[in-house]
Amino acid sequence: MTDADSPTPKFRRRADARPDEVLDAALTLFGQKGYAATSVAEIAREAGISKGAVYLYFPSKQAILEGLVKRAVTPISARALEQAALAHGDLRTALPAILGVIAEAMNDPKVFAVPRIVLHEAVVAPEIAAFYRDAVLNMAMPAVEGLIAQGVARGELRPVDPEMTIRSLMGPVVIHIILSEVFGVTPKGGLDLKRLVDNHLDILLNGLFTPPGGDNA
Amino acid sequence: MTDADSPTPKFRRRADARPDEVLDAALTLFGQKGYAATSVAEIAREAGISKGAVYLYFPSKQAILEGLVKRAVTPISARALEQAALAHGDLRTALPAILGVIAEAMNDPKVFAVPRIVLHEAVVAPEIAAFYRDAVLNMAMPAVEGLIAQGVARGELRPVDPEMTIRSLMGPVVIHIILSEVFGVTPKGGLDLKRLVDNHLDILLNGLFTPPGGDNA
Amino acid sequence: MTDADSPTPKFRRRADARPDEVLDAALTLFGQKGYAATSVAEIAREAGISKGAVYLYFPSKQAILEGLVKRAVTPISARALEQAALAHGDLRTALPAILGVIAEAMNDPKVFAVPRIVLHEAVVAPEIAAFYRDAVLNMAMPAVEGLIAQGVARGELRPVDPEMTIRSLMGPVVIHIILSEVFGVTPKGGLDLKRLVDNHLDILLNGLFTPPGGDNA
Amino acid sequence: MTDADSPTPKFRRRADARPDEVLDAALTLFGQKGYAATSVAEIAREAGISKGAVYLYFPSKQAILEGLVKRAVTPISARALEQAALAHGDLRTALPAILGVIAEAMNDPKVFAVPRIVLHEAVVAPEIAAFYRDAVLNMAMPAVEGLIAQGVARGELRPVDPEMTIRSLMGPVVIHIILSEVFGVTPKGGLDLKRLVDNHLDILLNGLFTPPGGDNA
DNA sequence: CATGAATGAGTTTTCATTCAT
DNA sequence: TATGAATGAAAACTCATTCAT
Repeated sequence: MTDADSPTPKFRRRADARPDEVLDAALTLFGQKGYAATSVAEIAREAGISKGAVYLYFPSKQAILEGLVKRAVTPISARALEQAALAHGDLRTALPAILGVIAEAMNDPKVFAVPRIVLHEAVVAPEIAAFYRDAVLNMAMPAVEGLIAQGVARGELRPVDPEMTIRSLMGPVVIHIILSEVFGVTPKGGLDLKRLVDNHLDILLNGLFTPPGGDNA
Repeated sequence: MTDADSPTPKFRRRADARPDEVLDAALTLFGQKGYAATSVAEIAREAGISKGAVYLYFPSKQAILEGLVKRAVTPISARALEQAALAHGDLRTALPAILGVIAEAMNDPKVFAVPRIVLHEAVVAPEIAAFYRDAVLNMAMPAVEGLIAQGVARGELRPVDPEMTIRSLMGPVVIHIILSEVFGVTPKGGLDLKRLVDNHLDILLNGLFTPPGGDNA
Repeated sequence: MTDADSPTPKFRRRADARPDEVLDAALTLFGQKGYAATSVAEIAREAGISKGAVYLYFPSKQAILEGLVKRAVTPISARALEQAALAHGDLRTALPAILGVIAEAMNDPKVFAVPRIVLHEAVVAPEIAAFYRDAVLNMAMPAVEGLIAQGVARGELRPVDPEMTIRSLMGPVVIHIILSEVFGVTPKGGLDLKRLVDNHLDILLNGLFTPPGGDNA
Repeated sequence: MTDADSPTPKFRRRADARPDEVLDAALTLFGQKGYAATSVAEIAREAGISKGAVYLYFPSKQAILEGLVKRAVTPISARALEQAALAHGDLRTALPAILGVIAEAMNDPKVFAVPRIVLHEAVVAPEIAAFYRDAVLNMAMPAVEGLIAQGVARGELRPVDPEMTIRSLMGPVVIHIILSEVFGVTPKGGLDLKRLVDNHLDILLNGLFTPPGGDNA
């Protein structure tokens, strides 16, 4: 189009929003078809711009993936730190809260899409996995581990190993999502996250086995 | 490579183990670089045969992937069913045994490679995921769920939800492996599966929290 | 070629005639070596573009073949219908005219190439043959058959079978071309189409045999 | 019969018949799918022998094609020459006989298969076409042309051009078969060769047009 | 003689990236 | 800035031919 010198462009060149639109498009498509099976042309089409324009904002297809992870990751680790800082004292209410927040977040496909893509591309692009590890896992996990360690120190928790316990805490939620999203193994009644979290918390609080002596809450 | 110094025989004869050699090569490469990034030519080279020969045994690249999963899957589901049948009565010893066996199995990269690849290709080849679901998950999970349900009925376990509880049981092991294998998040001291399982079992047996009235060790 | 001596422009710009250039190249090569023996790479080279560019205009090699037939076919059936409509009344002049036009057209290798290719690919790509049949034969033949039927009705022609007579009309021209183009059986004196048509018309007008009574024109 | 001294082996090693079986298989498959689309493996399978065995009798795939043509061609040209020699004097009965024989022969798919294949492969293997030309066309056509020339000399035929007239004679039959076999253009009532030949002969004998002075039915 | 496993060149097709406009 | 035509380097797959057995 040669409409270069049009005065008062009714349609602004929203140049600044462009990269985000590209990322939105990529998120959708990578989530649907995977990174390898998504072409740059499709991303461009989905974003409503030309193929060439994509390369104005990202030097390569892989850079889009990195940008995607980067964008998704920043707020997450921030929130995780907040929550950890928030919780002092009562882990009996803090842990359920944390677990609930995480479960609900992961339940949003838009949010789950990023770790899923990272999981997907980790083998082929280890730097993506490394980045995710550094930006998310290594930020959020120590925070929760600290909470657990404090709980142990305070005597609120039994003398468990914090570094392992976080896996006992989070693992069930993660595997529940993976089973459903990746393998289509959904419980009868649907992916009922509350049901999972409630049952899991029940076990964490009261143990799995019936106490020898006998009467639970 | 294990190539003996045979005088370059242009035609080696059917080892009859050929398909398995192709699968071994594919397992290695898929595990290293992912399915999409591995070319049939590379598989052939790794297997020590020509590109064309691969197509003598597998009609397509995807068929190699399927063969891989099939080969890995058959013994696993068989063993899982055995173990479940074996365990009657004392879940206090059966569950730790099952968890230990699974953890140890997953710890072998040769074994973990297949679920990892499946996880990887699930998005792009849902029939692989479906096959794995049908051949492994839907075989093994109900068996363990049955065990849990029996334990509840017998009063050995607290009245938990078996379908959710299996996730509380297995999730920590799975995430521990994923964290390490995929993201390189390994605890100080290495991927110590015994440490994880022991801590997890401790929580399952005794709960996470200090009992209200009580004094634990 | 019409390549100007431009200083090796890596990217020539869309001539907009590109698809036609590809078809021209394909026509030449298919005619020379047949469809199966012509690679897309060769077509691209002949057209002066890259292999990939061919796929910008045609989704597959077969689509090129189809495009070729389509392009050649449209004007032909149109012209045939015109001519049929034109001729009323005097078949003694109309038939020679039609035959002459067809013979001359077929004599142009550019025109004959397409039916030849179709003949060639009919076995392996029946939809090509079907398309040609629907677009050319089923359009043109009924028109001529109608002419013949009218001639019979009007008493201008003897009571012949129009559907068979069109074969007596056209067959000699077609076989003359095939003999020459395909088998290299050319009469002494060259492929003299006028000589063929004149002799054929002579037979049609006067019969092959000497009339019983005796004296011809 | 030279098979005199075979000691009646119940299972003869029909080694001599093998090449013919290969040719039979090839004839079937080439006719069905074309030369290019038929693999040597398929020919071997159809012939009931191994791929390698094919190469015991024919040095290459193309040699099979040549063998096919050679085998089909020899008897044809022989018969044509016989018939031409047979006919002296009365062309009014000889020509219809010849036309009838040829039409009937071509109507047998087994017989038509070879010229069809030749037509098909002529572009890509001109030596096949050349061979067919030399062995069939250049043998049979001059014979018939001679007949025509004699007829003219004798005054039985009008003073036509023999070399062109053979095309007027045969063309309609050939095109009738091609239209039906290749393009699926079959007259209502089926490929009725007698109907075609009768109509064609009627035209040859009596002309197409109503005689000027005359009174036809 | 006969087999069929093995080869590897060659084919079609895709797509990340470039660059003239 | 923005476009999208053009590139060309792979990749999956086929198959005529060879040769150890």
